[in-house]
Amino acid sequence: MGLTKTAQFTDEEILLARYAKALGHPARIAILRVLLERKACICGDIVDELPLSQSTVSQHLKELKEAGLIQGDIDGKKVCYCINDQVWKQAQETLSLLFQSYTSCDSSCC
Amino acid sequence: MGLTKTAQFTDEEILLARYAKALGHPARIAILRVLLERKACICGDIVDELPLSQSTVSQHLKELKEAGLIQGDIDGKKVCYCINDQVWKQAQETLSLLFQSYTSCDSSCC
DNA sequence: TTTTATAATCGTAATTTTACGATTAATATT
DNA sequence: AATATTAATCGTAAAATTACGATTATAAAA
Repeated sequence: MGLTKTAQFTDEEILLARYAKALGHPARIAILRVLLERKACICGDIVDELPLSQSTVSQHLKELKEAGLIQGDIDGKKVCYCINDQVWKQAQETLSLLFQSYTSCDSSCC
Repeated sequence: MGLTKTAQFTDEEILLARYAKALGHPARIAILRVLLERKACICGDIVDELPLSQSTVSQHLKELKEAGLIQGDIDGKKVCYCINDQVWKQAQETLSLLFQSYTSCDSSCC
């Protein structure tokens, strides 16, 4: 069916999965790296950094935007992208907590 | 086309995306939570904790296994699942570094 | 005002994902 | 040995994802 049965899970599980899913493609990781390595926003020229067509990059940007991880403000004929400070920190925190909740198996394990 | 042009990205980008993608579904987050909240491995009874059919859960488990985040060892008629210590820590580290590489935009921003 | 440049959207196609019932394989249990 | 239990796999269907060329909308530049 391909449709995630979202109703059955907690809000936190859904949110966490949304952030992770947005990060779940090499192109989007690459896009974020470009946004991260410059300290300021990027106006345009993201496409030039990636081995994908303009429309495909635009689609990936849209997904990152929909997950909230980045924002894009219109600035003349270009669009100014940058990391969304709040959401980025929230994603960091939530994912961090998941990973930190792990403690090694005890001796009775596998 | 639906096929990720994986050749064009760095190994690290691909690895990072693979971990994130594995985390990119509420059911898989829920599965991991079950595995995380018990300190030991879980033999069976994962299906009972989730609002999905046995075959669907099995499929999600397979994806987590393929990403390396969990392991499942056969133990009689049950299968013993747990977090893969090494991979878990690697995923934590890699994702953590991505998030940490962010520094707020300077004043010339958007 | 016409042209150029930028980026979103549309249309399309192939692949992957999500989901489930049914079946299968393997091992306990009776 | 026959039966039950557990979990993977198979088959199938619907929806989502990935990708790109073409088109569109907007704004800057000529």
